[in-house]
Amino acid sequence: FQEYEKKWQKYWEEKQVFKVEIDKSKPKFYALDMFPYPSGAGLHVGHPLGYIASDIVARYKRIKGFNVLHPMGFDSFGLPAEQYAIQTGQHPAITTEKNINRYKEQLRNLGFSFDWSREIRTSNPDYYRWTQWIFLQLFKSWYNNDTDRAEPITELIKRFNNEGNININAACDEDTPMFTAKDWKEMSEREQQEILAKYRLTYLADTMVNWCPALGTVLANDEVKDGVSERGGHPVIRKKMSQWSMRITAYAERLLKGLDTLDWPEPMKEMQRNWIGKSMGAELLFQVEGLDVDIKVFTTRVDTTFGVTYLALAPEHPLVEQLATPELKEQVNQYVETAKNRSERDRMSDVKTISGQFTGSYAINPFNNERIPIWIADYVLAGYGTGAVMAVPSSDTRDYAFAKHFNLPIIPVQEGEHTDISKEDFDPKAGTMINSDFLNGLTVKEAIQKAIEFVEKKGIGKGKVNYKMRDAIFSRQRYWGEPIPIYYKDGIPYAFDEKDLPLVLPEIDEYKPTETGEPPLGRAKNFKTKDGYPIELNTMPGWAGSSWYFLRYMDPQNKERFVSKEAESYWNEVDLYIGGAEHATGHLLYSRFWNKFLYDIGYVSSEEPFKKLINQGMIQGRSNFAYRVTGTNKFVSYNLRKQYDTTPIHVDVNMVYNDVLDIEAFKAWRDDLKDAEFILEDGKYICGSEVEKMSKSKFNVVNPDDIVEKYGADTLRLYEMFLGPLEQFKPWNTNGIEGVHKFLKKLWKLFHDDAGNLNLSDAEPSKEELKILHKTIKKVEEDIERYSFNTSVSTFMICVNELSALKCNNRSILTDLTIILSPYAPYIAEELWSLLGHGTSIIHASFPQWKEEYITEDSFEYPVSVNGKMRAKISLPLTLSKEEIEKRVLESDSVQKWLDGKDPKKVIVVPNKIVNLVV
RNA sequence: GCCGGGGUGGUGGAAUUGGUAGACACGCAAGACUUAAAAUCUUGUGUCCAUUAGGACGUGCGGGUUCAAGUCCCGCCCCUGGUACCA
Repeated sequence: FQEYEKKWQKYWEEKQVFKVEIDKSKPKFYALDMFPYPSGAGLHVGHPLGYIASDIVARYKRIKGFNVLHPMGFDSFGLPAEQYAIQTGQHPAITTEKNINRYKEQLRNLGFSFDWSREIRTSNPDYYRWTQWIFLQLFKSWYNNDTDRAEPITELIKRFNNEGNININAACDEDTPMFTAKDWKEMSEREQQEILAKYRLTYLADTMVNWCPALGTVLANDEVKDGVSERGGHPVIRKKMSQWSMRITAYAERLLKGLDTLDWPEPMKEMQRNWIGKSMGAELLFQVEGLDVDIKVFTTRVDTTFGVTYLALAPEHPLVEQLATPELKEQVNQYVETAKNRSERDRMSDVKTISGQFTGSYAINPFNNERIPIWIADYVLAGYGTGAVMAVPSSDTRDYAFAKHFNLPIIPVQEGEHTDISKEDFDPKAGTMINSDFLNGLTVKEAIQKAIEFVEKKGIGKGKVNYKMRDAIFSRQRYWGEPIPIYYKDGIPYAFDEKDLPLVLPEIDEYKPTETGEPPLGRAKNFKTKDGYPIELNTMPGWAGSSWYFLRYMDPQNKERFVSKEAESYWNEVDLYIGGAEHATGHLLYSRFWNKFLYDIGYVSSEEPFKKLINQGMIQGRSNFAYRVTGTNKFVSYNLRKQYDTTPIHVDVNMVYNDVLDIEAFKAWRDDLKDAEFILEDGKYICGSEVEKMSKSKFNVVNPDDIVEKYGADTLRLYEMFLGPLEQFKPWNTNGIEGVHKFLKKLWKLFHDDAGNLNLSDAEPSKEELKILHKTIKKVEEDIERYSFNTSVSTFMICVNELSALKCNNRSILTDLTIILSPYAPYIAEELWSLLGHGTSIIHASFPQWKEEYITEDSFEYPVSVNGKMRAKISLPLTLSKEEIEKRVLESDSVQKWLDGKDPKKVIVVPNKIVNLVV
């Protein structure tokens, strides 16, 4: 394999074998992998898993006559390169280039059929010019809820001029004021731009952001996990900053609905649904006693309004100050301060402590005019709903706990299942209403309906849909990202002219933020437009470039458009997308958003970008341990370790084979182990093992290059598929690799003599050989079509075992076999194919059709069970009717023996499957 | 807590529609070839009883439906992924 892998790599490259062009005579297939971020560590055996699967599908589809787009590229803007640059002063572009080259070399060694002529890099100006272009389109668009799509902002301005915004139903900021055409015309330029910002799909606004001091940048919600940054695990605090945002919330409903049309794993769809977090409810106004203000609350349980015993406001709520009565002002201020200073993380990790503060003010329950106290409580979140809740302790566990803690009244409004507040499983979502005047006796569902009608009729609120999802923060205070094509005139942001793109990332001498706290781009000299206006210093987040790259692959060199109409309409959407599940609420959601937007403005023809998605599972590391007897330099073998007091130490997995330690290598590993002594079992040192994440520090990283060197790329590819279902998380374990390696050798030997010369028979293939071949074709085809790669490899092994038992070396069998093999083990398949005397390296022959006539026999062996127990096997012709089968089975001696002279009460015959007798 | 996914030999896993559970591979054991080893080949390998023939048990636990359950239903246990004071 060392020899012919090299040979074919060279051949494929020289002949550009996998280069693909639009070909309308063939159906298209777009097989895409999530492109990697080129990190300094290179690929480990886990990375190629998904690429192998998509490559198998790509090759299979080619053989089936599809024109296959199977590209690869690099998500080359990112944090690690920048952090490395800050430390070393080396330009991130240099590190990135170096890493990409290493990645490409490793990918090349694995024999993927990527069309490298379509390679893209997000950090390349020819690419990010179009990322900037899309940004500008978003800036120049607003979302019209009436037509349910994005429209040009120029249309909106026209309407403002004609009628103001009174009849406009748009996705816009909550605090957008109403104005007439006259008002609009009288506004200053600045005022108009501020209004437009409330409508634009990307806009500059003061927003509460997740600020990560250690990284010196803001993070999107999906980049924060448990109050710390996903990358690096640094603490994150909430801070108000002027930031660019993407109005993804405008698309919330469509992003949710679109999920139903997708062939994605259910958990993945569920994660996006949860993230979007749609809830239906109502907004309700509570008048404050003695003040001319209303408190707006959002509730999903408007039916329980008769049970409201207090209102609770988030500490950040704007009305807090106004509501605090003079006597309580000090306590209120103190409470608000403490709550604000508590980091998000504390607030989350400490959900059991109940805290709150009475404001001294009261509100009026609009349903029954009862007077209810207004509290401030940190269990109410400023960022969700209206930042205020109506508390119904009898129907909500949190309100209940709060009311108990502060001795507030509790009014039951439901009876039935789970409504008993003294019980542990208290969580009333069912039952009938009580103590609720006109709602009494209704079910929860009916009561909600009626209560909303009541609220709307009385004008004290309205039914409302609420989403958990927030707009996406789009500014990053970093160097190594796409510059935002915006300049400022009198502090007002304006879009770049599209003709001036790309706005190229300027050179700077250091990559840190400036002393004055400006983003790194603040260091750039003359970072101004040609008219001398200052340019935005923030850059785009990591997900910008990856949100549309699948479109650029269709037409990567186009200078006029991000993708030509022709290429876009031919390749359309991604037919198969393979990648990790960790992108559920990040990349996959943003890509769907941008694609829908581009669809709205007429640049792409499918609303959803990824028709079919598969999440490959992570390949974990399998760490090995040696057991040092505490205080000595003696190591005791795994099964004897209990007899000693030991400390396990990580052992480099490359020194361990089938859990047996290579003692010499171990001694040579580190200086302090030179004189190590060993307590062996059966003459061997057995290591312990544990499954952990693959990482350098755990000495469990397996480099694909090593495997390729020892066994070849074909073996590695087959083995990764053989390891188990693609979607599953599984530890890497080299133990079984010999099995697939042996299979390839066996196949090779089938058609070669001992001297290594091709040894083929040109005789007509026997019926038996054909049967094996076509059985394999049928099964392998079915398996690939349902993406079950592990079972299809097994099918292959059975095929070779059977052919080998027949000593089959038939040329025509080999030809067909090679075609089936090529998706899995491309090198060996191409080598065999060329040995057969076929000149080309792509196997153009179509996947041979399996034939029914080869797979059937003239008889079938029926398993026969009596009272559910298998008792006999009877061979019968296939052509028999149900009745005849029944008759022949009953007559047979072996069945008579089990029936013991009795007649069966019931006979069940399933043709081609089974016969069951009930006595 | 809530929402997903899962639990099958010594191990990774197979069983596609309710129809012979354990395919395929690893490991292990025995044998052939060899002076020997490696490689290769052959045979065996769920557990228990039995010399054999054969039998009993067996897919996390307890029930149920069915002629027939790894698969369907009810109630638990455990592992795992996501998510969370989301009103």
